[in-house]
Amino acid sequence: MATILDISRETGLARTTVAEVLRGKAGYSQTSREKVESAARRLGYRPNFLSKALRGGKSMSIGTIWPMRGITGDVDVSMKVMEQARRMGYIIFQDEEDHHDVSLMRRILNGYADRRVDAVLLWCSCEMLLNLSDDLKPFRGVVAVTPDPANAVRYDMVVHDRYQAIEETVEYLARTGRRRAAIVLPDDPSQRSKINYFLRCCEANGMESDERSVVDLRPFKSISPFVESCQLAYESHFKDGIDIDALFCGADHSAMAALRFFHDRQIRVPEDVAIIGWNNIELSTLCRPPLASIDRAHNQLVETISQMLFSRLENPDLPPRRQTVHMKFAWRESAGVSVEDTTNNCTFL
Amino acid sequence: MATILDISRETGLARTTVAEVLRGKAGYSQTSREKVESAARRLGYRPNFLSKALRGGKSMSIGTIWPMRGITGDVDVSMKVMEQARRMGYIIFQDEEDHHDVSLMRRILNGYADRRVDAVLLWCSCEMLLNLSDDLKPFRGVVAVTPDPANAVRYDMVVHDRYQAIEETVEYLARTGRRRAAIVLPDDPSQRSKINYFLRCCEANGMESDERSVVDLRPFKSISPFVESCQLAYESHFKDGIDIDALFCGADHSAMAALRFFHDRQIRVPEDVAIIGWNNIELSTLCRPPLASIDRAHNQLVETISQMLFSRLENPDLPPRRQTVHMKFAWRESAGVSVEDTTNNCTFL
DNA sequence: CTGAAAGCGCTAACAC
DNA sequence: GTGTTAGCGCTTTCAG
Repeated sequence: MATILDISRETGLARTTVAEVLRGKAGYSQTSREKVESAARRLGYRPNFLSKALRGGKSMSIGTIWPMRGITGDVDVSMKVMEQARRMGYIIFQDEEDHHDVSLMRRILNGYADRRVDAVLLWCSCEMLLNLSDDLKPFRGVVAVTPDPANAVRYDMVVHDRYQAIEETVEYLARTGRRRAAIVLPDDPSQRSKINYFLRCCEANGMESDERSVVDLRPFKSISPFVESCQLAYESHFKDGIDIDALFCGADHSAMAALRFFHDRQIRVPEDVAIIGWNNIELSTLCRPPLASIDRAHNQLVETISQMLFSRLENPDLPPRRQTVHMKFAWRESAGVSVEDTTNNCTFL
Repeated sequence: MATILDISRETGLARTTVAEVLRGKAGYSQTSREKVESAARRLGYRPNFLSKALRGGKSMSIGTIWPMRGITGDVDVSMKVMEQARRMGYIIFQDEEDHHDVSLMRRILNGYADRRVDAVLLWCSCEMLLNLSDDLKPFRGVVAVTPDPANAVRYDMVVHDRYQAIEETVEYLARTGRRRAAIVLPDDPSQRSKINYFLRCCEANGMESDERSVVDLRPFKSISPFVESCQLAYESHFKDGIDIDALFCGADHSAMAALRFFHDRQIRVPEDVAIIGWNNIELSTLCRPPLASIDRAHNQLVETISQMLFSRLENPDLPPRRQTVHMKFAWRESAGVSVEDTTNNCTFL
């Protein structure tokens, strides 16, 4: 590949001249400018990012740690940020982690540091973020997307809030006459705050809740694929009968498994049981009945992340910022009567 | 960040000694070795990949152009290759393209070349590959995954074959008494060979086929989200009645839209119409009835790609290789009687 | 506009 | 084992 030196030899101009013309510096004659540019084109000159970065400049690359394979559809967010990055001349290293394994997160971040990426974008809990603070030092910019807010964190943060959506959903269920709802999730520490919030909302809205209000996917998740583990969990949880009138599922996949489970047992949805999923995947419109869900507000999330990331890269000295993006209840028939039909008592729209 | 020079100063050993000890070269005393290692740990030394690569070594990075957001689920393949790469010390630049836009592909590849990636992995048609031959020159390794085989290509190639699966499926349909099948796809050039192959298989198996055997998604795809465009296409294509007994959909999403469409019109699946999707996504087991599909053999694809990619990186002088991975018909109830029940005449298992 | 020189971090060759 | 030297491609500075 051609270098600046090659162009310098080709044109007879000084190396410095060539370099500065190429970088668009003013003060050189039009003829030199043309000579340089035509030679660059002819030789197929492309600047070497490695040497620029080695000199202390930017590497024009960004590292991400992002859930790509999950059933949440968050891969769309990552890809849209990537497109944006490409437009700005950056290029993206992508990695994925279950954000529970600190040492693996650390290894990935070190790999990014070794390649001198300019910034990292990562999806992880605040707790994890604090554990990683040493490993995050090398980066000019750090943008973290987290499910929960936390004050101790000094990075740019986007809180992807789910609590408001839980509140909206439970209020809707109470308002439409449901008395007893259950939530479907693996009952592990990372989901516990979500579950607790759901239970508190139920209480606050005068609905029943007890230990049977959680359908725990954990025992089955390890032994089988996700939708199958849902079916096993429902069979086990409801083996003595269906004692609920609403089921709030932590994913559209588990909600679809629930639709199937209830259909096979002649339980009517939404008349007997309301079903609400999570993530609002495209297929939820095709369910019978169409599946209500929680929308992740991906467009807004992309917007917020991009704006934070690229402003940080332009100006590394900005103080840490924080913004919140709220997920939203997305009504469809599986939840019961439509939101519009309940407007007389509507508090959340 | 600490450099070799820092360690050299810290230990009083020569720069070369430090560098070679760190790279594990034999012939140095145990005491020097320990001094170097403890200093490296103490100072948090991490080698700078930029300077290594600048010297002509490997950058230990790989660029990919891969469909991440598609409904095929191919993101899983990319992520598994990425995990494998991480295990070998490589790190992955990820980008995505609709592989129709040559100039964009070119821009992405140039970006990779500017960062001196060691190899690229790309999903694209052979035709595109030939157009890109100049831009692929800078790379030590090129692994291309393509839907069609082509002889002119001199890169490592994995052909992700779909024709065998089409053959299996049409044979199965004929054997189970279907006389008239249609295929659902956008009828654009990139899909034309698939459609033609399907039509030829129908003929070869004594099934009817004509211009109405293609449900063209194209006119609707541009104006609405995918599943909605399917519904519009079905409404338009079948407005004068259902004249088929089998529907082969190019995606599980369009197949689910078909299930819904026929259900709403009291057409029974599979008794009146057999439905078969494509991609074998996890949710297909939850359909009513469970959706038959084409499995993309992702595990085998990952295996093949990884093996090719990493053997190429180890040995850039290997001759170009080619392997084929076949997609496979995955029977479920929506297709009709089970494959086992047709074994008396079974030619393809 | 030119030309020289230094440096980013690391590797490789060679004389001691 | 050590120390020196040169070079990967680019940027920056500074004297002409």
